[in-house]
Amino acid sequence: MEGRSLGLIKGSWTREEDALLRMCIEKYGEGKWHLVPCRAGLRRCRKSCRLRWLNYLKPDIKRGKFTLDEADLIIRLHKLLGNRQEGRLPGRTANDIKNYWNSKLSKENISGGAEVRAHTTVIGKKKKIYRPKPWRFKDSRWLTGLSSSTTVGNTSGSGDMQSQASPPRPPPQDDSMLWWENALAVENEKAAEKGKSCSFDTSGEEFIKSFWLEEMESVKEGGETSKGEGKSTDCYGHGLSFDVNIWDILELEKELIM
DNA sequence: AACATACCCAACCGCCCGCGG
DNA sequence: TCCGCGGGCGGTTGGGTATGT
Repeated sequence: MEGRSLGLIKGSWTREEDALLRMCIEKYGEGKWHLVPCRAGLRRCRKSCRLRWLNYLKPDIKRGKFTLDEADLIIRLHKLLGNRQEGRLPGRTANDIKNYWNSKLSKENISGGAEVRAHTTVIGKKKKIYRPKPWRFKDSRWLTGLSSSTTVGNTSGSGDMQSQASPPRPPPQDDSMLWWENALAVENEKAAEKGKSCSFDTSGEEFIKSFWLEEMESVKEGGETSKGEGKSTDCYGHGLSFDVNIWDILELEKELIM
């Protein structure tokens, strides 16, 4: 065990150590963690340096409490992907998500859509937001349309989504659309701040549609991709960040439809 | 006010995986 | 093909803080 090597410091990091590590990463970049302690003049093991950087010092890390949107996303991704979803929320570290999941969400015994659907919660002082239902594609045209080449335009990033032919719209099932509207509004705002032209219809339809279409396209492009090694795709261009396995989703949605 | 309990979160540990020699 | 090494992940721990009694 590296941590048991003589002379290595364990425990909380000091500001001085943080500064040394930050300077080192800025100078040499991430990676080569075995060299970092030496380069930075730290008496820490490589793993400790890496964790400190990834979980705390990295510039784009979002700190503070998880929003309801984030919590809901975690639940949904966890249902779809299990623990693999960790680290896939923008700005949140795998450790953050893991801690959050272990300390909060797992205790709620969230095991199925029913619980999620039934769950209501409070944002801010009094406002109630209903958590969304798992997305169901009961209208088969959603699935068949997605898998065919019809109605599919270039959906990447800055999409002129509104002008494209739409698959049939699943009827709103409850106030969950509010949730999507909020989430998408926030993400569009972020994209705007970054100077991106990324913009989605706040109904969520366009976002989800493009997400699915891109997934299907990427699977098609992948060609030989077998189910076992399903293709994962990051959708950072959409503001929201997912790393999903299309086969997992298809399986899950199939179960929901049954 | 003091104590107990619950909760949060940074950090560590052990293991696994992928890659290169 | 095997082996060693580095990177990464999941589980767990422990200290600090918040909340309840």
